[in-house]
Amino acid sequence: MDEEGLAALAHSSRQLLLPPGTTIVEEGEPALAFFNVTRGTVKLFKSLPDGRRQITGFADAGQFLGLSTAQTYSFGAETVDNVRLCRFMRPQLETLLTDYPSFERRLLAAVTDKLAEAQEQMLLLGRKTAREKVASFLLDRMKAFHQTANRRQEAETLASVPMTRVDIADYLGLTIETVSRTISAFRRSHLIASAENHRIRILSVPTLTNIASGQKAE
Amino acid sequence: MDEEGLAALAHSSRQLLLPPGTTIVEEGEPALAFFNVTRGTVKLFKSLPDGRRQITGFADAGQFLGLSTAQTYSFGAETVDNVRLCRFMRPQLETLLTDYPSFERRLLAAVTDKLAEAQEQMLLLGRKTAREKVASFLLDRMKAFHQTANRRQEAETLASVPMTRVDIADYLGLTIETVSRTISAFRRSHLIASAENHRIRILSVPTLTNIASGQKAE
DNA sequence: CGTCCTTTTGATGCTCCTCAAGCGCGGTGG
DNA sequence: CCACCGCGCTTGAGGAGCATCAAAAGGACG
Repeated sequence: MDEEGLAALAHSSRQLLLPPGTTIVEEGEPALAFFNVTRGTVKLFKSLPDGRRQITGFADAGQFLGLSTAQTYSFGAETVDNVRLCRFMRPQLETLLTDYPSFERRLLAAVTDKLAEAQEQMLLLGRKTAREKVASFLLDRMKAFHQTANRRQEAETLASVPMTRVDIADYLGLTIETVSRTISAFRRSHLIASAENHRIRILSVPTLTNIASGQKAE
Repeated sequence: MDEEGLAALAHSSRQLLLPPGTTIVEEGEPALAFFNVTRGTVKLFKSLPDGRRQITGFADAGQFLGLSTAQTYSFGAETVDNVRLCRFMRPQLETLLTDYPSFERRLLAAVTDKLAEAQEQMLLLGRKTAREKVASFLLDRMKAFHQTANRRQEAETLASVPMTRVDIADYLGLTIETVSRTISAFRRSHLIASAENHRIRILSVPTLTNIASGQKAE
């Protein structure tokens, strides 16, 4: 993207700093804005009338969220930790798309990637066991940390897990007790170890990878 | 989209007619083409090494499939019934996107819609009971039939279900036995009835809607 | 240092899966 | 023409995995 484009982008956006647990968009409300996360982690979710909730994804720094063709948001979004994000109002976004085709192309690529991610998550939710789900989750968090953090040697096998057990359970389609038990079992088997600051160190990436994909390797 | 655009579109595509059970794209193969379904139904899926399979969606007439930013397809696709589709090779697609911004915009909207659908399906897979899953599925198929078929009065409450029990089970994250039992239970409760030609008539849309969204109304 | 909230651990039960057998229907060949 | 076979669907019995209910332990904060 060219300099001019970036300038226009920055000009039409507004920065927000939000503490943990802040609602960014509410399911069913008019879809007036579009966001880009620049720091922290945001959770996206859908709910049933009786309160059951499914977290459909976590948006880490660099991710977009809030795109919608409908008049209203079909999902809710809330901050997990301290989050900084850029907000684009809808009309400005449309202008940007038209004026900067390269931006539109990048957006199309980003949404396509999100769709592939969603398909992977459907496989997890529909066909994996609790054990496989938690293993997949930890590896995903490790990869996300890779991309976001400065890539120091020691951080290679670290996973950032800023969300609570409730969030993890609602993301994996499990209960908090099952998540807790499974993580404990991994710890007892020395596959992972706790680290400071809501982080988990993965002691055996290959083994966890095998578990995540359903090979029954121990 | 203008006349010229449509002509270019038609020119750069090639029509294919495929019988049921034909592989359209294979998971992991180079992503060389992009498709538009013009008749019939296609299933998209992902698999685990041991053969467990999750169908991530069905593409009915009018839907796109095969978009990928990666070099290879991250999913497989196979025909459910007799399918007619248009194939666009990758380079031609890129040319089209650049030459016809309105086409790119439509594609962005289509992918965004697919993403919203995927999020809805994640809620189903992670948080709904077997009963709720099957009710949701039947209503979705009814809506899909609405959009595709000629809207005669009698077709209002008909659902088109061309796929087998195996496909339904792999779509809902259940086994074929559970799907079969649940459908039988709905039939016994006079919520649905079988119709000719792989169709199901929905006798009480409101009741099924309640079940699908988790209200325990009987 | 006490309170509150999150996490962990334990006991029990239910939903859905697994395994198994029977049914219906269309196609095939004697 | 109809018995036979194969395939998809249905139905049944039993069991496993994860949910539910309950309580204790750990951590963050004033």
